[in-house]
Amino acid sequence: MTIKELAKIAGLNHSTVSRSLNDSPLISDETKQRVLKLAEEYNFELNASARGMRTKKTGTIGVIFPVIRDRYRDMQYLGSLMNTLRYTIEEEQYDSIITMPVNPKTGKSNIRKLIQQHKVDGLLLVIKELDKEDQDILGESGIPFVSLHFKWQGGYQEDTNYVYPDNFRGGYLAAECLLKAGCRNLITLTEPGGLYEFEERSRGYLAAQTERGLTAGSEQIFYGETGFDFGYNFIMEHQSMLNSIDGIFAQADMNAIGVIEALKELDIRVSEDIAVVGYDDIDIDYFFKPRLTTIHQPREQYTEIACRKLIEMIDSKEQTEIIQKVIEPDLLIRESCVI
Amino acid sequence: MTIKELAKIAGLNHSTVSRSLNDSPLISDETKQRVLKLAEEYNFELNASARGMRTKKTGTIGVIFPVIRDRYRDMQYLGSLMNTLRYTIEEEQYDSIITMPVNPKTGKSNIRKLIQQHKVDGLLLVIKELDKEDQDILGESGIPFVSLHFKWQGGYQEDTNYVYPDNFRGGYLAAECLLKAGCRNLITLTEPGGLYEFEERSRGYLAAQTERGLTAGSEQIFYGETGFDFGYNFIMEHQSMLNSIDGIFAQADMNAIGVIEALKELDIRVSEDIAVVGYDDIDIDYFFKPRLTTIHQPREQYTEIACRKLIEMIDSKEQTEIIQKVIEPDLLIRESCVI
DNA sequence: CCTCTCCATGCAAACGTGTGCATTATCAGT
DNA sequence: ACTGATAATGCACACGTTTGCATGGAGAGG
Repeated sequence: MTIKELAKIAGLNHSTVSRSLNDSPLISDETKQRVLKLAEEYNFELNASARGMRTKKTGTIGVIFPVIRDRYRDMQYLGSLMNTLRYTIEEEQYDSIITMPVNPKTGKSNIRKLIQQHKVDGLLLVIKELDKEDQDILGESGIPFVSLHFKWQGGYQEDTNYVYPDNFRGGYLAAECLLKAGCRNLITLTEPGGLYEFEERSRGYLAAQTERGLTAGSEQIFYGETGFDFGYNFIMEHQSMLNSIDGIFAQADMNAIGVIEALKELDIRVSEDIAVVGYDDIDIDYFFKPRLTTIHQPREQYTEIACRKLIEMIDSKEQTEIIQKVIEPDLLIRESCVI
Repeated sequence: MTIKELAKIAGLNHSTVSRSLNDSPLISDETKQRVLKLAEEYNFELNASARGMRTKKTGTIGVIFPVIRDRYRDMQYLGSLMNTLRYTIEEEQYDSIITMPVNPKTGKSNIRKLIQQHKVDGLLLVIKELDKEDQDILGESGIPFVSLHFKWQGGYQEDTNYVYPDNFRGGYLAAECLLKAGCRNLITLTEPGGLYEFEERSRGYLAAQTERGLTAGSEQIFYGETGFDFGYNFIMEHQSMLNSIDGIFAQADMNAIGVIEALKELDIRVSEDIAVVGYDDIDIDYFFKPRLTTIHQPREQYTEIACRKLIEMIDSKEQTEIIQKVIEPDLLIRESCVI
């Protein structure tokens, strides 16, 4: 059923029906109501393709999301982030196409595809980095987009909207918590590869110590994949070190849980002998004991901010105010490190 | 950039360009190559809306997914199911719009919306049940769809394609494993509400016992929300019962993990004193000890089958063979119940 | 009663593709 | 050289909307 058929039923021209459905002020309330009622009755919906061709609007938002690897923090943390995003977008009456930066089979950029095919009205970028090519396409196309969660690495584009958490502050809070709990010999477990997210956490972690007059340096930082295994294996393989430390900042909860499980197996008291602070506040923390003290990633805040901003950009024709926010994370004191 | 502009650059009519891009046999290889090269050079992509209007094809697949509740099995199991689906669809060069059956804000059917607005070429349904209204729309529209994971409840439509796991068999395997491990007094923890999925597991669980001449009945079945808490609390609140049972079939891994954690706290030896078998085989099983013996949901198989089938239906113009499969799950013997 | 406004509706073009049909070019067979 | 077949390309319309403009009708003011 098309708008013309509906118009025939209503005894109106299809343009009048179109305007009615789009709540145009040109149409009298009376006919507007009549059209809406008929549309309801016949279960009529406007064809999205035709609409999109005319209006250049698709009613869908593209979400570029990293590939989620099982067994790492990704599934737990990014999975919940993705759900939050989906629900927020749904609430705003948009559909979402969630995809990864590059199609694994063709090796082609999904960002480019979504933009050039005009499949989406805007993009939410949840990615660590962005090719030069993709940056160019974003810039040239002028499509609205907001970067969230990861620090925006887009280079030259200064008017980009982004919102991400303050990882320095998170690292600082974690170390501070350990210090306040009485720890004096800290180590941290983090991800290698110079990832901004983790480097910042380490910087904050060091800063909290030096600020208090403690010596702190790279010899306290250990690198591995931020999953359960690295945490568990690290403890098992560094048992001789455990006498000389009293606090561990594991820069991902998944990691911290592995650490704690290993400590438990070695009959080392978590919190009393060695305090542990994690990062992320993932749901499954709930299942492990002692309950993990951790840094809560303010995901509700930045997904909310990013979605609303993107939709504002899509809806308003003029340039909107640029938002570039860095959100403070919170310390959640539970059982693995108590002040 | 439109196809006409590209045609002008190529010195051709836009129809020739169109045919070239769609690899029509009408066009000589020479010009075809030339056009493809130009398209590459100018980063040209066909406009999806215009294309969709003409061809009635959108290149995107709709996935109707239940709302994922945190802290229950949903996040773990359905989350990984969703990822598997996304990747399979991506491999086939389709985009996916993942959404829930009903928009929580408007209360309107998303199935209807996606179909009537012609936003998708086909649907993957991962839902327990389907309104009469949605059933009608699926039937009338003739849109290709495949139901997966949940038993198809669509009522009258007998030619529906579906694929779901054999829950009876899963329940049977779980109980059989407990019995083979020497258990004679079993209970099961399951979800209330007469959900087919769980009822079948209970039926299989009972059948495995009666087949071996054991008396088994509803007094062995306990109901609660299949999360960690129900498992944990159930054990804590039924300590007096624990002497008289030696095997527990928890019908969701999340649930089984709660049970095991409680048993550990009560210093009851898992496997030796009370054996535990779960259901799902979720990723986080890996983090808990003793390692959980469980039923593996054959998700890789049925997502693969469902996706390929749906795309076959979308691509072929004629009626395709109907598939209605029930997939056998596997028993994974780990540590919480060993034969 | 006539003209001028204003309000509501109709008309027709346009968006970017795909495709049936017409047209032109090429080539083989006589 | 002419005809006919075949291959390659161009032309024009259609898909279902939205929207600028034209049109018609009602009411107000003179």
